[in-house]
Amino acid sequence: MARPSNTHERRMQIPDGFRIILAERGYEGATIIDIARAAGVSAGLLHYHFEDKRAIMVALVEDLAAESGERLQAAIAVAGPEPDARLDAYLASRLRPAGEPGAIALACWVAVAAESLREVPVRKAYEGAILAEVGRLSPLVEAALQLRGRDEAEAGAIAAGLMALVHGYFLLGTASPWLIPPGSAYEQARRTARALVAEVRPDGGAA
Amino acid sequence: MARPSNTHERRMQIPDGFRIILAERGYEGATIIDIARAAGVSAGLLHYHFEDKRAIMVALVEDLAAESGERLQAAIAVAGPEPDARLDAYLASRLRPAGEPGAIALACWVAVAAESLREVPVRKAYEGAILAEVGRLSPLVEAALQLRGRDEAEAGAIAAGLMALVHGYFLLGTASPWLIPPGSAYEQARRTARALVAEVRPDGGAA
Amino acid sequence: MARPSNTHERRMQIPDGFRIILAERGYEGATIIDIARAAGVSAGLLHYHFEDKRAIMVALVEDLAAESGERLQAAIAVAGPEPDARLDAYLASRLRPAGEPGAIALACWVAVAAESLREVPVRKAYEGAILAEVGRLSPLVEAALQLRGRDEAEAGAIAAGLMALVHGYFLLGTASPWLIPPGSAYEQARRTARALVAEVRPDGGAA
Amino acid sequence: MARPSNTHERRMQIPDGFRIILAERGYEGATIIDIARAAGVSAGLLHYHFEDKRAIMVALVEDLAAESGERLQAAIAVAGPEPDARLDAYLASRLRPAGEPGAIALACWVAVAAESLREVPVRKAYEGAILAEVGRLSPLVEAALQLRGRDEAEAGAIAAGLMALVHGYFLLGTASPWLIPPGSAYEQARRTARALVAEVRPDGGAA
DNA sequence: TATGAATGAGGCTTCATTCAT
DNA sequence: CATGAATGAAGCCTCATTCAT
Repeated sequence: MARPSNTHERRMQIPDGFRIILAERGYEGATIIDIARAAGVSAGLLHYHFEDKRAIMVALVEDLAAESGERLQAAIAVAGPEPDARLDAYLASRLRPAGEPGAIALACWVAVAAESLREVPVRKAYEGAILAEVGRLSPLVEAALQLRGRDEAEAGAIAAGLMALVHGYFLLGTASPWLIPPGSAYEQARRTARALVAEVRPDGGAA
Repeated sequence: MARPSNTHERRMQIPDGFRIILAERGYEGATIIDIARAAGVSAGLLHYHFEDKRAIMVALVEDLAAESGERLQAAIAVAGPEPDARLDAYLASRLRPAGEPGAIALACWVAVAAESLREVPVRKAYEGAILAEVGRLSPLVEAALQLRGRDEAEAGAIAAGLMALVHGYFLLGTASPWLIPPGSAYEQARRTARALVAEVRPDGGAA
Repeated sequence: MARPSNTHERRMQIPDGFRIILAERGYEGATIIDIARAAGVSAGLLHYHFEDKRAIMVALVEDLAAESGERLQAAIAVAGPEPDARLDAYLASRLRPAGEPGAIALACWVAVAAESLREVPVRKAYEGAILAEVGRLSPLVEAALQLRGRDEAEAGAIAAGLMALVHGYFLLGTASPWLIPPGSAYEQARRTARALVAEVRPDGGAA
Repeated sequence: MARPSNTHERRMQIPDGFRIILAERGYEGATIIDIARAAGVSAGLLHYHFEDKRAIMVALVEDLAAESGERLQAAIAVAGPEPDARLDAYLASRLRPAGEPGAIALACWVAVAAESLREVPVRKAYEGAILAEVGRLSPLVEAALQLRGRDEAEAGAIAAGLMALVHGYFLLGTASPWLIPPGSAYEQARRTARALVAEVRPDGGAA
């Protein structure tokens, strides 16, 4: 007689509504009522499924991170075994967002970063996402370095640098779209990645 | 007759208080009372000197941008005429913040970026700051390209890329300090800049 | 499932509380907390049911107008078909307020009038109420004129004049009760109405 | 060496500024800063010359009353000795306001009436003004009654009624200008006054 | 007399969260 | 599971009033 539980669907549905509001109004600007409406549920139900607003944020970060991972897997699979092509695939999966949803996810990351300054649980989730990303990116960088016979010790720093570049493009691209023409971010990031994995001499030349 | 106006000092003092609170609590987390206390004035006086909270934010962005410019000027003056040294000076002035104040300014930039997604006046101020920064950085990049006999047409994209890198480091460094060890951001950014201004062949090698 | 909506009752209850406070403290003097307390609800709930304080004022004007109409209908029904008796009934229903509630409504009308000078939505509501009142009064005046074989063209101006008289008594009676002894307003208004519907010659005599 | 006192001028100047603001924004809507600006002085000076905001209101009521009296004196002087003409002069001096200033004074009276519900000192001043007005109007009514050989005992009630009519026209005319076409108030009031001073029989006819 | 910076109380409103149904 | 009415704690902002100069 009990109605079948749909808790699982709700836990997907609510962060999905949240991300739309978060992208356009920021964390504080996103009211529970707004989120609930975007998710197609009532305000009360939000608190039935989530402890509080912050918990929705955390769930969203996890969703975003998972999506990121999946998108990367897919891109890499398509890219084939070439290390450089795989690196390109990473950058493309980040900097060539697939239309509206991509742009929303991007704005969400910025909001998440800002909120992570204030809320420990959000920071934890954000750090987890970044850690996972570094974990996925580092092997790609290592392979590219290996290809050129370079020491792989630098892979971590290079991976972190590439992520910084990517997130920086998120920031600037979102706040000042005119500064970063569409497509330009990807092209420039690709060139940067190539330059970094090529052996670079202190004088600015390359081997 | 009448108390001598100190309006000008207040307009400096209040954003100065604001930045401390903003850095540690974010825009929404920074209450008027907090800001006033940090600035050493009453809440009412904030609204005597500034239209509203947002206006303080805008004033802060302008202050931060002005400081950035000054710090860069100083760094460049010390660096001398060498193009590469000047580029290094730029990166150092951004990524080697001078202790506490530097870290605060950095967190402020992140908060500003996030807020600029929501508030048009903040976005305008932020865009102004970025534009000014690009204007300062581009000539440095051009000189470095010129030194190597390369086409200067790419200077804009490279400058934007470097700024993205810098702001990305702000973001990640603030949210996940452990990912970016102190000093590492600067070193890696320096290497990246060198790689970008060196002529890079599409195959990832260098001339 | 879900608590049964009592929104409708609240929309009655809140203006009912408001009128008490409005009468004794005026619009600005009536704080949201006061109003809420008088209505027996919380301050937050006021804004759940009404956009803002002004909206409560508007709702109150509508309530007052509706009551006025009903009281007039009742009075006329009792008065019977005689035109003069019906006119008297109108004046009595306005100028012989039924005790406390009547006095409160009267003070509210004064506050409404004053506020309508400043707030457009309040003015609209007030104008609507006045228009309705003129609509109800004019036919009574017409009938009285007809009875005496006079041109009904003047009915509008006479009705407006009677309303001005009534509202003027509201004003003076509220502000200076000693000037208008209880009952005196009605008696005098009745005489005035009689004089106006009787044919009056320019020299001040009557046909 | 002491600068000559201009206290007296200031005490005129400030209520004069106040009336403009009061007419367009109401009592609470009129801020000290607004009033000061309209009067061409500073906020501090306002409190040097007046105890508080209420005191300015009281002074304004007195000014308005004095003006009313003067305007009436002038109108009566012009009207000549005829009782009916003098009554007309009263009504004209009230209901045919001389352009902008007249309209402002009128709106002020409404604001004063509303405020007198809340503030005792304002009520006292308002009552004083009304008392003075009745004192000026009653003799005119008495003379008109005398002219017709009627008992003068009713003069008080008739005068009060005429004042109610006048103030009611203020109210309705200010709030709903379309209800009371320009000039119509005066014409109708004049007819009403004539009808009231003519002997009126209970049955609605006239002697 | 005169200024206008400064204060601080208090108002309106928003909003996360709870809870009766 | 679900709703949405209800609460109450803040938050931003306004403004009369004071006071140093």
